Amino acid sequence: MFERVLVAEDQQSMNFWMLQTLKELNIKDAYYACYCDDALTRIKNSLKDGAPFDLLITDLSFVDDGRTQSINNGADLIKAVRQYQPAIKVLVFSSEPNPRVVNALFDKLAIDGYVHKGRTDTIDLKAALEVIYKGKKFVPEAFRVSIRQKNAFKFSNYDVAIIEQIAGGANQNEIPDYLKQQNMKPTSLSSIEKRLAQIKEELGFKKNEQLIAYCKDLKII
Amino acid sequence: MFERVLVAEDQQSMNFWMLQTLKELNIKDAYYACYCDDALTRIKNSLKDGAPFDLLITDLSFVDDGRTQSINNGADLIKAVRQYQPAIKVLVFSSEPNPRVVNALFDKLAIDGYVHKGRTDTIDLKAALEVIYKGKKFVPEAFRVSIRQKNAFKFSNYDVAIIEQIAGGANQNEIPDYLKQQNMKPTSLSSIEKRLAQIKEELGFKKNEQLIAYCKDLKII
DNA sequence: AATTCACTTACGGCTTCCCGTAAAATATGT
DNA sequence: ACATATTTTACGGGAAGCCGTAAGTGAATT
Repeated sequence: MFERVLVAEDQQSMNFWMLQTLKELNIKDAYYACYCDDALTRIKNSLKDGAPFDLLITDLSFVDDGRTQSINNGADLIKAVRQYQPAIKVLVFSSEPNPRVVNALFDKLAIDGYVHKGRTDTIDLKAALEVIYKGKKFVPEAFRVSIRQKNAFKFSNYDVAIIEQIAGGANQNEIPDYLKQQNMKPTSLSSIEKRLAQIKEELGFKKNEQLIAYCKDLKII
Repeated sequence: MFERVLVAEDQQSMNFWMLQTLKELNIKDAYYACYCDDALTRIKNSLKDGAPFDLLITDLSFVDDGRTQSINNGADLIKAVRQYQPAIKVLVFSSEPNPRVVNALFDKLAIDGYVHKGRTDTIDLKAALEVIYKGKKFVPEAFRVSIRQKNAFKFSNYDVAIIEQIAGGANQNEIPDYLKQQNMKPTSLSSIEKRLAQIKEELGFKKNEQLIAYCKDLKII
C-alpha cells in the first residue's frame, strides 16, 4: 500500500477524518495542507529530503479566506505538482457533481482516480486507494453513466471563448477583434453569429441569456 | 450540553467524523441520516417515542442519487421539521459560501447557527454547540463582514422574477403577461426595461448576459 | 490547372432591445 | 378636495442582434 500520502483539502474536519482513515489502512506517513501553496511546498520539500510522497489526495475548490495564494484550486495544484514530480499518483476527492469537469481531469490532467464526497465515500475512498495502488484508474461506475448522459453537446474552446466574452458584457461586434488576438479561427461577425445560433439550436435555446445560465450551471464558464 | 442530536448530511465521511466529534463532547445519543426524508422520519418517530431530539445539524445541499425524495435540500428539511417540532434548535453545517443565502436562513428560517465547512470548522462546530446550547445565535464573525461587503445590491422578488424569466429564454415583451399572472406590480414593458437598466447601471453592467452570469455566480437565480 | 466541396465572410432586412421624453395614473401632503 | 410628487405607462427613434442569401476563399481531388 502507499507509504507517504499528502492530503490537500481546506475542510479541517475532512482532513481529520482523512488522516484517521489513512492510519486505519496502515498508512503512517500522511499529512495534510489547508492551502494549495502549502501543499506544493510540502511536495517540493519532500523531494529535497529524498522522501517523496507517492500519492496526492486533493480537493478541487479551496475557499478564499483572504490569505493571498498563488494557487487557489485543485486543478492548478495538480499541474504544479506534476512539474516537480510527474509520476506522483493523484486522487481527486471532491463534491464536484459535474461529470464534464471530472472528465476533463482524467483527460487533461491524467488523474488516477476520482471519489465523490457522498453517501458512499468512505467505501469508495478505500476502493480507490487499492485500485490506484495497483496502477489502475478509479472512476466510479455510477459516474460513468452520467458522463454519457450529460455530454449531449461538446463545447469547443472556440465556443467557450465566445460565450465568455458575451457573459463578460462584450457586444458581439467586439468579439471578432478578440478572437483575432487569441488566434482563433473564424473571426468574422457572421461566423460568430452562426456558431452562436447553432449552439442555441442544438440545446433548444432561443436567447443568449438562456445559454449563459446553462453554461454557468454546468460550470462551462 | 445537548443530549440527543440528529445529523442530516449526505457525505458519509462527514457523518462519521461528526458522530465521533459529538461523542467526544459527551453527546451519546447522536444519529445521522443521509437523506432529508430519512431525517424527517427520525424526527417524527422521536416525537412519537417521547424522546425528541434537541438539536438538528444539517447540510444544505443533498446530491440527488436517483432515490426519489420528497425533500431534497436542507432548507426545506428545516421547514418540515419545524412543523412537527417548532422549538428544536437548528445548526446549519455547510460549505455554502454565499452570505446572502446564509443570511436568508437566519432571517426566514430562524436557524440558531451556521458553521462553514472550512479551515476552522472543527473549532467552529464546538463553539457553535456551546453558544446555541446557551440559547444564543452563532454567526461566525468572519462571515458577518463579508455579508456587509457583498450585499451592495439588494435584489427584490420582483427583480428576481424578471431575471429568471430572461434567463429562462423569455423575450422581454413576454414578461408583462407573466408578471400580471404573478400579481407583481409594475407590469408594463417600459417599467421592466427601466428596472433592468437600473439594476445593470448599479452593478456596472452593460448587457443582460453579464447580469445573468453574475446572478448565477451569486446563486440569486 | 481545373473542379468540387466545405467553410468563411459580406451584406441587407427584420426583429428585439435600449433609452429618452412625455403623458397618465397613483400616492402624498396640506 | 386640491395641489404636488412619485410612479407607471406609452411611444418613437436608434442600436444591437438575428437570419437568410450570396459571394469569396482555400484545400483536396482528379
